[in-house]
Amino acid sequence: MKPSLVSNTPLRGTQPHCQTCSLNSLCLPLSLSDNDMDRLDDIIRRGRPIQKGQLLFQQGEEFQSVYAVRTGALKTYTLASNGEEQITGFHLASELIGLAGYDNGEYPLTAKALETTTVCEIPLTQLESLADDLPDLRRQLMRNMGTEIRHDQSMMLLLSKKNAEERVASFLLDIAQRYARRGFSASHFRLPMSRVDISNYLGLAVETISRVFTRFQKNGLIETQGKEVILQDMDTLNELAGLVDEEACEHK
Amino acid sequence: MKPSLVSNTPLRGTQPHCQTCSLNSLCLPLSLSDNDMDRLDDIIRRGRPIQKGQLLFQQGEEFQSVYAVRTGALKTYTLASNGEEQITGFHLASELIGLAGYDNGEYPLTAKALETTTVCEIPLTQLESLADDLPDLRRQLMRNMGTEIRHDQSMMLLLSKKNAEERVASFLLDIAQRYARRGFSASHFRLPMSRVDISNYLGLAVETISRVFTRFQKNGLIETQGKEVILQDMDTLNELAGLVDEEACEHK
DNA sequence: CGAACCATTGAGCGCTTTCAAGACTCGTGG
DNA sequence: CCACGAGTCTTGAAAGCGCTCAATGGTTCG
Repeated sequence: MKPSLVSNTPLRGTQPHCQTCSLNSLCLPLSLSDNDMDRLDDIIRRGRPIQKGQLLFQQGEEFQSVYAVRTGALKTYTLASNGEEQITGFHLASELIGLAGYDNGEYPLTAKALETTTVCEIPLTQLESLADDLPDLRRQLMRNMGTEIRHDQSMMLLLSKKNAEERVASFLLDIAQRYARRGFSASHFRLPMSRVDISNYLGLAVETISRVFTRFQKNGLIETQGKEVILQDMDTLNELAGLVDEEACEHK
Repeated sequence: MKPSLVSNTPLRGTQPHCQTCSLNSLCLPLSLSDNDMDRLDDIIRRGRPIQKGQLLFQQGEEFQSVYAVRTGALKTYTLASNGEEQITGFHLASELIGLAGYDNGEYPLTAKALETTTVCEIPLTQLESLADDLPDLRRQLMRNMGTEIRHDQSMMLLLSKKNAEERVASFLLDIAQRYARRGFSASHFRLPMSRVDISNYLGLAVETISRVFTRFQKNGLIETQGKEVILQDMDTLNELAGLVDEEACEHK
């Protein structure tokens, strides 16, 4: 690796900025003035990349920062008292994590990198004082928390009412939609997480994930090659994911 | 009904106030000055009681107000595309509901009274402008949302990892704890919701709830009489709820 | 007092899990 | 370069937990 410019971001020659970040319309899509945007930009810390398997923060640690994923992907999970982990979400580029720490001042979950990942760290104290000045920023943070709540509640519905095929279909479509919003293909993508992670997230056994994947392939719904996935029959997947009742699905 | 004092709250002779409300330390436990408290008190609307089965707000409606339960209890639930409902939470006195509407400006769920219930309505626009002035209030709202997220994530763990007995034990202890925080007995209380609601919330069939309740009674863990419940063996219930692994529970 | 709803109990079944074994991937070191 | 091994993924067979179906008793409320 050849020496490059002196920089706070070891692996990049130029310091990235919110103003030029291609994700800024997704990350904190505010209608901030240039001046306000500068102030937000100033408090953001951009550290070195996190390697696969490393932790961004850990359940029980003091809630000090909110993070935005710049590149890569993470999973967040809670630990049961017996040590078992329950994955509560996967986080792709532009998504904010850590806001749940507002509850009682400590992170209620652990965040682990699924691959090499870079994040923007937003220290809480500075975010707070900035939010004191900028009502739009404040509202945006609450909107983000609202989104998180809605996600978790739709997961509750999934875990309590959907069968294995419906869960997997919902999962694939959710990921597809999130990639699409970032300008990537909605039908052809690479899953950053393992089958084990998927099974944990969806409340199923790994073997069940495998079986549903192969069943979907036999029925022409998807095509898979390891972590690569192609969605071929969106309509049927949507029907499955939507938890459609049997009658409506009956072929006669 | 005899005529009483002219008042904004038709069914009460005297207008309640945050300052004198016994729940104020739970509802929005801020360290607000008397003056600030007055301002909050001024924007709160206290309407007539909601009867059992009536809706406080409905999924898809415009997000206009946050509500604090004064007396009674409600359930909130989301509707799947096939019309099935998934209960996402029960809400007892002093608890705030509706904050999830911050996501996209409409309530992501419906709130229905489980019994005759009175609420304090806090109109959003006025709450917002007040929050602009009072950082403490703002932080408290975010803390409430953080609590909601943590609750939903622990439900995800319950729904995805716990068996029927563990779910019911967790549920009973959660309710007990919430009553205890309000000064009521933690071991002897009345469940405001039906078995069907419990089963829906816990992702089980009604029959399973019944069976677990009777099994718990036979084992001396609880005593039930309709909706009345007495928790008799907190230790064992806690063990169950904690998702303790089998070895630790094995009697030899 | 009847109707609607709620709660309980039993029997059998089905979806998913568990257990087990083999195929594949990938990083590492000989 | 290839072999090795650990981890991941897939597939099969069997078992179990909770669901469905069904019937009865209990409760509430007009």
